[in-house]
Amino acid sequence: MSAVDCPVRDVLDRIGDKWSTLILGTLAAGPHRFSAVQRTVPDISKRMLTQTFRDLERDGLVARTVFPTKPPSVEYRLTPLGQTILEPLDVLVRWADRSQADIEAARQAFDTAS
Amino acid sequence: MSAVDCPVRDVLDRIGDKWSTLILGTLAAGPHRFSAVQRTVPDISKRMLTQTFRDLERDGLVARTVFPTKPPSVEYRLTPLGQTILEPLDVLVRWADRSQADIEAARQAFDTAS
DNA sequence: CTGCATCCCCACGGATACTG
DNA sequence: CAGTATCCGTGGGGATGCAG
Repeated sequence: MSAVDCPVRDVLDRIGDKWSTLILGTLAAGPHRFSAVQRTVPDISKRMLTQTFRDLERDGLVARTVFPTKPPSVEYRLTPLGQTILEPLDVLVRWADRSQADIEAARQAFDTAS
Repeated sequence: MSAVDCPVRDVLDRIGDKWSTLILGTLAAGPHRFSAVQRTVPDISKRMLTQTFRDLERDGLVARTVFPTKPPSVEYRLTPLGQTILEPLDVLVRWADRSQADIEAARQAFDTAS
């Protein structure tokens, strides 16, 4: 399809997926270990956490560091590139907060009208 | 789950879905008829176009006007609220464009390293 | 503690055909 | 032209168990 090679599509897919933004938001506060993120985002499964981390790492937004302790621990943190996405994300979040009431009102109007 | 009542989640889901942003982008240039949007976004099916329009309308981002011509024609246009989402969207698009090369490089590095 | 593999279900979305 | 209804395949993602 025509959108396959669109760079915006990649970003939208990542932003829009269920967990990426929550993880990025968590890491925005500083580096976290695997299990720390899992505690902060309680509903995510190990499987999806691993997979989302890998996607974020592959895109260069998150860096992964293994500490050869026993048992091993792994730390994830935002890369410089990852830091830069926080601002566009924040713009979106602020829009959502600002528009929340309007959207809710529109929905109720739409639902009662139908 | 804990994120169900999060207003940001609603927005992210809409932004992240396959067609909404393309439609919003089309309507940003002005009102369009159903088939006009379908021509601009070639890969979308009638089914998904209708459904996405309804979602956008329900959230108050898009307004739908039926002209009782024969055969009937329907026009879609951004609402004032819909206009306001263009800017956050644009911030995201500009980030995507700016970071495209970095992301691509990170992916290639990641893929060859594995 | 971290992460991979397997199984499995169900919602998303495409194709097609039909109505006003 | 615009929208609806039905069918159906694919894959996202949850649960669980095993490995390093």
